[in-house]
Amino acid sequence: MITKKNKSLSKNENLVFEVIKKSRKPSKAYTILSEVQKKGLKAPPQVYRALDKLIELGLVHKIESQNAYLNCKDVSCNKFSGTIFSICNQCDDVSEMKNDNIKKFLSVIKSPSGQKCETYKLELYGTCQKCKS
Amino acid sequence: MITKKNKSLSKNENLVFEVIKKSRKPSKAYTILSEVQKKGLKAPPQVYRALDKLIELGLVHKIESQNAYLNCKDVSCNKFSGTIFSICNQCDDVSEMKNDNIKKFLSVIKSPSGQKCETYKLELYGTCQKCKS
DNA sequence: TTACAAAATGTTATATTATAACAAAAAACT
DNA sequence: AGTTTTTTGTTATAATATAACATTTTGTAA
Repeated sequence: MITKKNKSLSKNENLVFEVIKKSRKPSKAYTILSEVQKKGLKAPPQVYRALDKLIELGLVHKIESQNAYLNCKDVSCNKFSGTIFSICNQCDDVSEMKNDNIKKFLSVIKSPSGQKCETYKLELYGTCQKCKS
Repeated sequence: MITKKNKSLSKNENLVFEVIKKSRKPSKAYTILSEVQKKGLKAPPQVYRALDKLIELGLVHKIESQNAYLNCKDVSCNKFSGTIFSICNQCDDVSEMKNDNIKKFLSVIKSPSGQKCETYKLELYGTCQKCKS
């Protein structure tokens, strides 16, 4: 089985990945940039290139509604995997969920026009425990 | 039952809505702007304000992965409704789906941290019939 | 019908997110 | 060593979105 662990990262990819991993919350591209500037990187394309690669490897997911990037802890995840995120309306906290039932459910779905679902992004919005209390 | 039909739109909201309705594909904000400029509107905020309102009313949904806006034909849809879109990887075609099973399924889901799902956005990616042939 | 409040519009400027295009350096390969 | 591929560096600019404030229009109630 091929996992993302088999690929070793380049210098810039590592720098960007380290920033994302350190944060429990999704990181914004320009926040990442300002972090890695301390390590010598200068410009947006260096960050976005690294992000593209990390996403392709399944090490990082993009949270579309936030334009932000989150570390993925699931080693079996790659760019073809579907993703599920639980997002708090109030504090914007995001956590990735695994749910095999949803996965199974979605993998057999077809759109009315007959399109089969190859992959998916699901964002679930609610209020987290912390914000409720 | 309260539906979005009960609210009448302002002039700018109507202009923006007309542009979105005319298009089978999701419309980009600045494409909308260039259309409504013919009708006298000048600046981005006028478009984004209208979009916000239309989204709130459930007349329009934002396709997050495309930063684009699509007309919703379901009169019962509002800003609290979950949405499901089937998106073609190749031609970026988008169609909205209704699927009560998914809906039911998601409405009872809780994240590991105990967050209940109030609403959701689901994007399903695949290759549409047209692009397959 | 006038006065007040609320909603909608207009306007300028700027913030935020992302990519194009090309040059140079480093690494991998033969 | 020479060649190809990958990675990095760099400048500029495109694309998306909002802040802040002024003005106009509309709704409402005295």
